Amino acid sequence: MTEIEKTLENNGIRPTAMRILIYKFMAKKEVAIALTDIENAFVKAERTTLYRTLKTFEDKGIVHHIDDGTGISKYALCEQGCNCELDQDLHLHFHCSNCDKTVCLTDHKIPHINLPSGYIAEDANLVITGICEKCSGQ
Amino acid sequence: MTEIEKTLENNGIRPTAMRILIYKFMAKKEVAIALTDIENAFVKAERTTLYRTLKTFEDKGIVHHIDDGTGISKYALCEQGCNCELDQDLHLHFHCSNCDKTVCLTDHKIPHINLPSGYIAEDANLVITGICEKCSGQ
DNA sequence: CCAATAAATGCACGTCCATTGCACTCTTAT
DNA sequence: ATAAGAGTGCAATGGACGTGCATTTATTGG
Repeated sequence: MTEIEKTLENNGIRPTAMRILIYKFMAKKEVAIALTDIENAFVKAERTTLYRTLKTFEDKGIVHHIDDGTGISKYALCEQGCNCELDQDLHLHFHCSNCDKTVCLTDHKIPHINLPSGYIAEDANLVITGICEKCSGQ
Repeated sequence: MTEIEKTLENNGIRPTAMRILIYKFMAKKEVAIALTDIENAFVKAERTTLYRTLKTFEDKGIVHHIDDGTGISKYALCEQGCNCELDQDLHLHFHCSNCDKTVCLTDHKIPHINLPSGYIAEDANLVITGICEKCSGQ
C-alpha cells in the first residue's frame, strides 16, 4: 500500500484508482487547482466524479476549498497538520492577475480582526491579488 | 435638480430615471446588494440595464464591487471620500451566514500584509463570515 | 424646431460553472 | 454467491454573468 493510499484510508476515504490519481495530480501541483484543470488533465475523467471526489476530500479534511475571487472554486491539499476545517489555519491566498494562478501562502496567517460588538466571526477569507514571484521576474 | 441627480452628474453619469431609481434603492439599503435583489425589487427593470448601470456606477467610482464568497457579486454605494478604485480604501466586508446579508465595515481597514519577496500586491479582499449583530441578538 | 448623432435601454442569446437525479458498476461483507 | 453500499458515468438543470443587436430616448448643432 502506497503512502497516498494510507493517507486516504487514514482519513476515511476509500482509495479508489480515480481518487489516487486525483490526489497525485494535486500533490505535484504547487498551486490551487480548479475542477476544470483536473478535467483537462485527465481526458478520461468525468466532471461529476471529480466534483464529488473533491467534495469528499474536502469533507474528510484533506483538501481545502479556496475562493480566490475569480468566481471559480479552487482546491488545494492541506498541509501536514492543517486545521482549516476548524478555522484555525486561516492562511491567506494570493491570486496572480497575470498568470491567473492561485497559491496558498501557508506561512501567512490572517491577522486577528476586532469586529464591532454583536458580530461573531466564524471564518475569514483573505485574498491578495497582484503579480506572483514568477511573473514579476524577481 | 435633486441631490442624487447632482451626485450622478458630478461623476459624469447622465441622471436617467432608471439610474436615479437604482441609486435611491441602494442608498436606502444599508447592506450590499446583488443584481438579483434589484431585479426583484423593480419588476419593470431589465437585468441587462441593471447590470450595465451598476457597471457604469462602478466605473465612475460611486459604487464598489464586493465579492463576499457566495459567488454572487454584490454592490454598495461608496462612502463620502471613498477611494476604493485607488486601492486606498480596502475596508473589509462581513457576510452573515444566517441572514445571508453582506455589510461593509468601512471603519475596519485591511491590515498591511508582508508578502514573500517577488510578490507584488495590487488589491486585497478580506471577508469575515459569521453572525451579524442583528442575527446574534446582541 | 428638426435632423443627425450619441447614449441608454430592452430583448435574445450564449457561456460557464456548480450541482443533482438516476442508472450502472464495482467493491465489500454476509 | 448474493445483497448492500459506495463509487462512477451520463444527462440534464439552473443560476449568474456577459454580449450583440435593434430600438428607444436624450443631446447637440444647424
